[in-house]
Amino acid sequence: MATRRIVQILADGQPGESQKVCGWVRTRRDSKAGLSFVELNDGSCLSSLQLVVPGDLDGWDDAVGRVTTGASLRVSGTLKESPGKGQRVELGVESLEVIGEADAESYPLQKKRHSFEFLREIAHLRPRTNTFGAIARIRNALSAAIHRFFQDRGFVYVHTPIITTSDCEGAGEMFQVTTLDLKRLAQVQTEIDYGQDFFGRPASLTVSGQLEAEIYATSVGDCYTFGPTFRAENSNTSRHLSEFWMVEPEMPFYELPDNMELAESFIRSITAEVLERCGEDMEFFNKRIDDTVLATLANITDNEFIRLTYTEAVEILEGAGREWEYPVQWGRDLQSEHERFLTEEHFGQPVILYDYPRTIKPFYMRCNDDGKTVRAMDVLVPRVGEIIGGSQREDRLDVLLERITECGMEPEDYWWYVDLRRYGSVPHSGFGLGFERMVQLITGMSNIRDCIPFPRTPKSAEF
RNA sequence: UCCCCGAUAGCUCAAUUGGUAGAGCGAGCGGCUGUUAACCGCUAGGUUGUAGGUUCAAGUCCUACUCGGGGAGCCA
Repeated sequence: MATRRIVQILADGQPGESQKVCGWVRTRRDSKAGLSFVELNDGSCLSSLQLVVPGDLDGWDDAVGRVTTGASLRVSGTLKESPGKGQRVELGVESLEVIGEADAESYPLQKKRHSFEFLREIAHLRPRTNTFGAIARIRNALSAAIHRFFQDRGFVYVHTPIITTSDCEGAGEMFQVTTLDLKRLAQVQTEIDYGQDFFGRPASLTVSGQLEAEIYATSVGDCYTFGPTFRAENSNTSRHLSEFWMVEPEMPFYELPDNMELAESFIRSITAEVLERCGEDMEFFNKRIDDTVLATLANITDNEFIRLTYTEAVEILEGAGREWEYPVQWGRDLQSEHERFLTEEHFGQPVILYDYPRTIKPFYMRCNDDGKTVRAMDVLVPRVGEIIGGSQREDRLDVLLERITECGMEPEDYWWYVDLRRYGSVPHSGFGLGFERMVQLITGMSNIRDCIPFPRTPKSAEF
């Protein structure tokens, strides 16, 4: 008899059917009258299967003490309609094997609520909890939805490099990659000769696949990357990770309005798909984690995003009639408090801001004719803040060269990037979505460290 | 990196002006029950984050460090 996943049994198992299942014990409740109830979970869904073990089952007297929270079991029996409340069917156990024991004294997961801080310290066991099992399934469904969204539209999935030698991609501190013996070099105290290093020059982990994605956008057409990204910033917040996953589409012949259109339908579409595919898990998040999360997501799928320019946003903020901790002034970057006010209070829904001052944005964004702004856009959502950052790219050779110099960088370091403007240049655009921030938005989890299986943050890289 | 707060039993937290360390949950044992956040009783469990200092006496006061939380900056 083949083993079945619990999600299938709970969905369509019929009384009278013989079933074999494997999984991990969540709880056991004994009835000395001759029964034991065991909640068995196999991770296929949030719900557990209730096992009903008759007290006279062969070998049960010996096994019962080992059927503790966390132990793994293989059982077979007959499905029955459940006379109790809380489940449609239950499994009347006819044979039971304890595969792996879990010592009740030392097993860290107890039959009670744990804090997320504690569970983070046992990241190897936390996916066995309701919350982290659900997050794992949401991440999976969200990944699939992202690929489906782009694949349905003919986008090509491009694998951009993890290791890069562009030492300034414009997005912050980078992790150095080296095979040099730093311990020995420190002892001899010599000047470091990168010619001796693995790549013959300094190398780092990527902070963005955008520049390489532009190469493929201007050859195979609409494309996207979806991979790990690394930032060595000393950021200690609930919205930052040192290693995270980023989705970066890049489209030729797209101007900024096309880019905003795609970003909006992207967010709304993947949100709707996860809501549809992960109903039970989403009910759980709404009940146990954040009772506004389903309403927030419905607001996203049902309404068009607000669009306004940076300049209009500044006017709204100046006229808001409140004291800002940081003053609002055209030409300065908007602060967290400003962005939150716009998306959470003033509009109460996602907002796309565009046309930012060129002085606060990177070199590759296309300059507007006013000479003061660039075609940048940020998508802001309630609670999480900036979830997407993107722009139309500067496609004019002379302007790009000017901007590289203006930003204090060397055009020669970007010779291949500049070449894209020298040969067959086209207007093009793209954006980046922080995958874990999207998971945060969907689940209502307040800390991004709980939205990725093994979080890497400053001073923290266990597991 | 900056500001504020915290670290006490396996977990979540108490402990008056400095005076011998407590509860709930979990665990073990027993009782009861088609149970489902099960219920009732008993028992065990602690170098109070680390290193110094003040004091007759420190969980409590002081200093530094480590880690965690909230906020900020940087960003996705």
